[in-house]
Amino acid sequence: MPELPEVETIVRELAPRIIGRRIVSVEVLQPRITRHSTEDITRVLPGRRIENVRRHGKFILIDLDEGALTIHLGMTGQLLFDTSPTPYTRVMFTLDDTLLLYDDTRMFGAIEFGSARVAKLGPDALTELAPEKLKRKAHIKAVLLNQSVFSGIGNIYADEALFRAGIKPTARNISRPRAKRLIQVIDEVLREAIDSRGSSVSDYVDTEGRRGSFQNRHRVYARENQPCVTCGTLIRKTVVAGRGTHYCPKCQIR
DNA sequence: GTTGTTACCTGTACGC
DNA sequence: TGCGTACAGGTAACAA
Repeated sequence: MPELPEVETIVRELAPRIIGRRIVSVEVLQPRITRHSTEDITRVLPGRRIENVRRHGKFILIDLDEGALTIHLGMTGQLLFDTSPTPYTRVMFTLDDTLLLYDDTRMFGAIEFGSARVAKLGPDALTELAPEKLKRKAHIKAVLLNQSVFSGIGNIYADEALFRAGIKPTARNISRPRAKRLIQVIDEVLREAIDSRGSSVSDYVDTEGRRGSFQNRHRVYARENQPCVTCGTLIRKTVVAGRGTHYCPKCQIR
């Protein structure tokens, strides 16, 4: 599932291959993917030149000579160059001399003209974050997943960061020192994951079809009933904020 | 405004 | 082998 490190990896690969290119045509095979778009992308995109590619949270922003295109990969979205369409190919972009496919089995992803949804997001999780924003009544895990607090953290990195910070996922109203520590480890985890080209726990691959390797360095995520790397206590799995949540009952306290 | 729950969606794993 | 069911989790919409 693409979170900030996976999206960052994809953006770094996209940039040299699409910046400066012109969009020749767009074919939407699954209209659901463009459900958020106020414009028909098959009509407004052809002829436009790609000027930049960037990321905010889990969103990919493609700046055009006029307007912008926003792509969210959802759970299973993939951007792939010059491959044959599959039954899960939802949108096909023909650039000058390149074919870029958007594949998405579960169709949680979305492609839209403009950046309206990005404007509603909190600051990117790799920027300097304010500890006081974490002081809320909700479970800290839910706060981390709330993209309007700050954007880019999903289920994997929320669990990994809370473990490294020694904070139980169900903690509420965390103190300022603990919030500062949490922000520090979020930065650390995200940067390590980017260095490993992200985590491939389900079907995440980059634009060349390669898998990331950070899943080999997960300390709690998907490690239920395995010994904690720090204390040996068995990692537990529960549900917090409606999501599978992994934690060490000894290392992570309120 | 904040918090919590549910729906969307389909491949995979599992039990029978 | 084949079937039914639970589960995975991104955001949006809704209820409290």
